[in-house]
Amino acid sequence: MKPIDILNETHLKRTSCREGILKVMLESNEALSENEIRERLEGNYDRTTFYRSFKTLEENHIVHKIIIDASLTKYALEEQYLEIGPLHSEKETTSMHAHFHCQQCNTVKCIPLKDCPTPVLPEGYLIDHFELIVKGTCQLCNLN
Amino acid sequence: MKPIDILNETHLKRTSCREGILKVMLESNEALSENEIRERLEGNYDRTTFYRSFKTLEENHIVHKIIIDASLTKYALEEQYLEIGPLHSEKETTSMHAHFHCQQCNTVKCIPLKDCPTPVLPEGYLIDHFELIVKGTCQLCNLN
DNA sequence: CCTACATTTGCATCGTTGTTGCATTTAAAA
DNA sequence: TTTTAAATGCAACAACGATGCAAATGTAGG
Repeated sequence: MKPIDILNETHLKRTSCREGILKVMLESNEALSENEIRERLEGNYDRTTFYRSFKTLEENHIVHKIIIDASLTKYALEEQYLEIGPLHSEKETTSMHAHFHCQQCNTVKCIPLKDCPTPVLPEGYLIDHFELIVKGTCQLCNLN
Repeated sequence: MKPIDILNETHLKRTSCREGILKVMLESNEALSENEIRERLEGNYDRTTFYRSFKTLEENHIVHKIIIDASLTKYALEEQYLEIGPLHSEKETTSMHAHFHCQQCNTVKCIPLKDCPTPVLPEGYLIDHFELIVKGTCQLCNLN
């Protein structure tokens, strides 16, 4: 899937900022921070434009924000827009994924979970959804 | 357990700011934001002092920070220092707890989890620990 | 293809959160 | 009580993110 297709599909205007962000994200197989995206982007955009673009993409369920801690926020494409990457090649239809944060190389990846039981909470709590953040060492860092 | 006891036990100086923060947190059965704590606090402290106090309490494993999203950070006492609250009365020795965020009243609570399986990740990932954030409606809001 | 209109962008400005350096004050050990 | 290491308050700074407004741009309709 290409940036333009995604924007058309969601009835968003195809502006160069949005296209650029999506292009960078489609080429990456991990979640990226605002700065990581900006570095790989061709054009130069105002911070405001950048934030507004993310907001729009988020509201239209194209990307989602992953907050690891106060100083580490990353963005990832929604699963349906991912095309490549070894982790997603099996085309499973998992509704649930974890956010894996490698404490060594500081990368964040969405990891599809095969069987993830809904946590059991005490009586009276109504669960809308849950988020799972896993911290540790990624495959690449484990090899070294 | 009293604020002073906690500070003595961890060999921290008993300053009025630390004592105040711990007093407020011991009296609450939910996680509190910086502002919520400041409002309930008697003295008036500089923001810097406040942040440094939290940092010290965190480093000494007395409280932990819970980041729900970019504009909602709360602090909770470590389980061992909690004394009251219906949710903790059973004195289970759970190593794992979820952070429940009520989307209606915006409160955050630590919920002990009875059986929480470690998520299964693809080959090569080494898990240090994981965090579970559950969003939904709390007991109190469900009654209304 | 051109026009009109709604949307998006860039800029200036503001607010919040959190950090750092430094001089002063305070807690606690001697 | 004295000493000293730690904590505090203040000023300044940096990063993140939001808002209002004028200018630029994308797109639908003719």
